[in-house]
Amino acid sequence: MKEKYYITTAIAYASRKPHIGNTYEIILTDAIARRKRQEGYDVFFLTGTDEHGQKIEEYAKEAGIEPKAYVDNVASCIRSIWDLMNTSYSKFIRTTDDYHEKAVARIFERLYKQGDIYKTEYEGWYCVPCESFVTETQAVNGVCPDCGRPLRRAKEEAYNFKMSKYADRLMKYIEDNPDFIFPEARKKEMVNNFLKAGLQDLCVSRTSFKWGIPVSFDPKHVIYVWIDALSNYITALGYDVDEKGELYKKYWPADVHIIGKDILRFHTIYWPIILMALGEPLPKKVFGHPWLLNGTDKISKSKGNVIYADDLVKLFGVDAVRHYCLAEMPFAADGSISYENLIARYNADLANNLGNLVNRTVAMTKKYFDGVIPAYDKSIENDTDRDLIAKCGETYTKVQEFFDTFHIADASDEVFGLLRRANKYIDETTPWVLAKDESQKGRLGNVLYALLETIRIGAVLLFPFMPQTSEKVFSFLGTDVTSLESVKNFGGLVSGNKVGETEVLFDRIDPEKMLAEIAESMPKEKTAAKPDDANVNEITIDDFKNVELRCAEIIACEPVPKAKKLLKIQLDLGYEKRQVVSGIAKFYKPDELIGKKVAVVANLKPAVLCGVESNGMILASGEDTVRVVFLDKDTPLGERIR
RNA sequence: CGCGGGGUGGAGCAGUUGGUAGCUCGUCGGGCUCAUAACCCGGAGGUCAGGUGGUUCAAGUCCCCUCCCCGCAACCA
Repeated sequence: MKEKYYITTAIAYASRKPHIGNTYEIILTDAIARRKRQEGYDVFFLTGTDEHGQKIEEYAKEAGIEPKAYVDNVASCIRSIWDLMNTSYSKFIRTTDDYHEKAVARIFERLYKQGDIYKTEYEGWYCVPCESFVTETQAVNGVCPDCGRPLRRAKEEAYNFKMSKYADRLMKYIEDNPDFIFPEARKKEMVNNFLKAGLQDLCVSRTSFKWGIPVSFDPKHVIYVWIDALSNYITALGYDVDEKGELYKKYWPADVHIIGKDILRFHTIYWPIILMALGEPLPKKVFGHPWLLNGTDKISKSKGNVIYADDLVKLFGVDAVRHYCLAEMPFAADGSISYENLIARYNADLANNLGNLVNRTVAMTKKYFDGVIPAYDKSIENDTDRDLIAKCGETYTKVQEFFDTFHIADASDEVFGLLRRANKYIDETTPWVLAKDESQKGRLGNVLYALLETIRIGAVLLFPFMPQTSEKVFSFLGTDVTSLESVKNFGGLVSGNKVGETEVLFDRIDPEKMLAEIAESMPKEKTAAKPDDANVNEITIDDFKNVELRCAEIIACEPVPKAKKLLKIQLDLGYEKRQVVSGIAKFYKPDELIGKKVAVVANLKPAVLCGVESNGMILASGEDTVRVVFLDKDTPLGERIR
């Protein structure tokens, strides 16, 4: 009986087409899943989509369609990219799947009945037309930040989960299972920032939107994302409160959840606690992988630097994209993607090292042995042969170690190191010289056998990374000996068989030519993308007049202690002086601001930030890079800006 | 003093329990011709962020201080 292995990705949020950074996760998980299958595990590999929530509700509204129609669309787009990337998931779950919704509703019900979820009231500022609560700090002037209409005090019912009740047990679990949160540094973040600080109860329902799974006994509430989305890992296996499906009995607990580092908190704190409350075992490991960035920037639509997997596939092919993602990503630090690097890696690893090695070796086999795989004569084996063979064994071992510790890029590197060694072996043994001397036929046979076998070993080890490429290599070699087991020891390739037809595995790319083509095909992104994020409503001139903007001069400025982003700024409005706090410390030094004139929102409700009072707001633009709106130096102090 | 991770030849990274600094790419020179202008060899290039700090026979590797970067958290009004 095979040992089971249950591996999952996070479910992708079905709001937009996923970019290459999102796609990285499924590729990574697929590589691990494929490897585990090679190792003989009975693997269940789950992925899917998270399809509820306010954002999706809004996007659907914008698109003028029902949320379900919207997510059907996006989910199929996501799935088609997963398929395009040749990922071997066992099941694709959607949180709108009927069985999932039912199971989640019952999970909620059960947690409520046993007292882990309790009803509470939330009081705050509420905007009736927008049907939404506004945080205390957003409630500027008692006016809704979205629509500008007056807010009123309101109470909202909500369901909270008693997280604190399980904190000690979770702490103990983390201590008893040092590998649970991975990598190590992430564990410290979770423990120090949340567990040691004391867990807050978590709000697990919403009434502010409808697109979700209703609370069965209180249908004006919708189950919020945590319980809904996280439960996918068990509902996909047929878990339900009263009856656990066969798959569940077989595969749960998960051996590993592969997730982005950004959602580690939900998977290492809330999810285990939910499971504890349900009386179910916890996952064995949660691996928070780093991000794939575009250059040094996070990939995002608003930055206009989005790269999609399918576009890359058109240029480079599926396996080249897989290889890049897997080989380029460091274990813990963020990796980056660029066309330049992708081309460089493609040429170096795939075309020059792997592709050319396969090509030249098979070509020689055809030329010198009529395509028949020669026998390996151990009696004339020399040190050069032994060295290569030793390298094969070493590679096998190291790849295993690297996979066991999730160092996937290192595992990949290891195999390419073997291929490099094989290329060198050709130079060392000079088969074209041996071929000229009939008495060296035996040596030549050994050399070619050793090369073909090394290539086979490499292809087997590369299978989790580049399945299609490996299959091609197997067919070039005319071999069906492709198990991981067959590669443990040198010599699995059967002599006497004929090699197959070959083709160029990876065409060399001319970097300049391709980069020029890419630049050509790029839409002229110089013009800003049309904003699609804001809930921008039309306002009247009177609405605008509610905002009192005035010219002020910065007369003093200093950093706020203990705050990284805040500057404490003294302003002169002409008719009065006042202090504001602004989150621009990262972009401006205090000295360079003094004497500058800025636009200030003068009638903003005071707030306290990091213990410092702020009476107004300086206008600035930008999200990741903030630019203050400076006024002309001749603008009179205190002048109203319209 | 919130918690944590880093700063290593042009780029991206390794450097385990301290013992003459490695890998891939790039670059320069050479070799070979089986092969996809590829492959192989060699050279140049690093005071391992700084403290002309401490421990040691010996420190990139341990300790202390400073500077800078990055995560998480907290305030981007």
